[in-house]
Amino acid sequence: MNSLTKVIGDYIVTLFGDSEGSEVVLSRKDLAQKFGCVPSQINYVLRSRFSPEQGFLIQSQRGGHGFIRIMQLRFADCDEYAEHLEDLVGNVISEQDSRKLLARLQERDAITPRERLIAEVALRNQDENGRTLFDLPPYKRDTMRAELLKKILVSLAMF
Amino acid sequence: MNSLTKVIGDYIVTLFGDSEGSEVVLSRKDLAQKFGCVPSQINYVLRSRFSPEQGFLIQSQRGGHGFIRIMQLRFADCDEYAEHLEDLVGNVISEQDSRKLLARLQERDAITPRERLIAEVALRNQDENGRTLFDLPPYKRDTMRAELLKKILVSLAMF
DNA sequence: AGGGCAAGGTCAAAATAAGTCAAGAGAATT
DNA sequence: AATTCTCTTGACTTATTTTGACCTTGCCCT
Repeated sequence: MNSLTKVIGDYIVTLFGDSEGSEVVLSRKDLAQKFGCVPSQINYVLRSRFSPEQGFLIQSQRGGHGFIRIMQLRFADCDEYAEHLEDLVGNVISEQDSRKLLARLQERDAITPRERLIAEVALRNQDENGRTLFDLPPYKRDTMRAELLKKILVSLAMF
Repeated sequence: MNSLTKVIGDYIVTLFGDSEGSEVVLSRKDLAQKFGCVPSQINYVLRSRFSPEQGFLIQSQRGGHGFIRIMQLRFADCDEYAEHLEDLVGNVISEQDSRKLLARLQERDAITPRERLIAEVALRNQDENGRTLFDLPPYKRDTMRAELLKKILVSLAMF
């Protein structure tokens, strides 16, 4: 038994295939009509299947000529690599190791210097907040660091 | 289907491209005529797409020889650009606005889609932690979002 | 100088479309 | 059998665009 959510999700994925580009624009109202559901179900589909963490970016506009644009930044068949990255990071990672990992990825041209910079800024920011704002113990910070780093790397999931 | 507002906005952007300069002069009435809309729609286009926030300044004159002049702002160096970005973000920013800002920067090729993706993942991660782990009130999350976003954008501006 | 006409400006209502949230229903896991 | 996760639904909210009626400004002409 396929849930409607899965059906709609699959349908959207086929749209990517058809349109050669890595971007799809759709109307929430029309899609809902097409599948005979309430419009807000579309939001659920997007939330559960097309999140940034899953390598998609969504832009939308309300009002007249409203739209929902979904950009695909990674291909579905990189799960293996993504898993590898998750293993690489693990559940806990020190600040030093995270830096080393990012440096290595950059050297291999898996990420650009700018991308590495954003990642480092985000990690450092989280770390600082954890220390000064919430007074977290080092271990907690190491797990949170691992989570953020994994999310970032997996979302990119490059070859 | 594009909204008229977008069509007119895009048209004005092409005018900048054609005329090499960083300034464009036009007549509200003629433009409205060209696109078959009421003149006040032009004001809406200007307000929504060519605001100072978005890097444009507008001068206009009424009366017999009325005109509208749109000037594109330029930044002298990256410090100035960084400052502009900090102003754009402000001390507090909603999730929606942060996403819109990132989308706009990407559209203008100030950042790549992948860079935008990392930024969104980092912001969402912080938000989720704030909500579920630390139970922060919305306002606090809005300020923390602004801080992280500023750090990211400024770091890129310097690059 | 004063009046007329030719711009452009403002504001708000109507039309349109998307987002949020929470409650309830259904599936899957333990 | 209970719990937990996922999905469905709908009432309410927010945002954007379009349109038009009315206001302001400034040149030009008598």
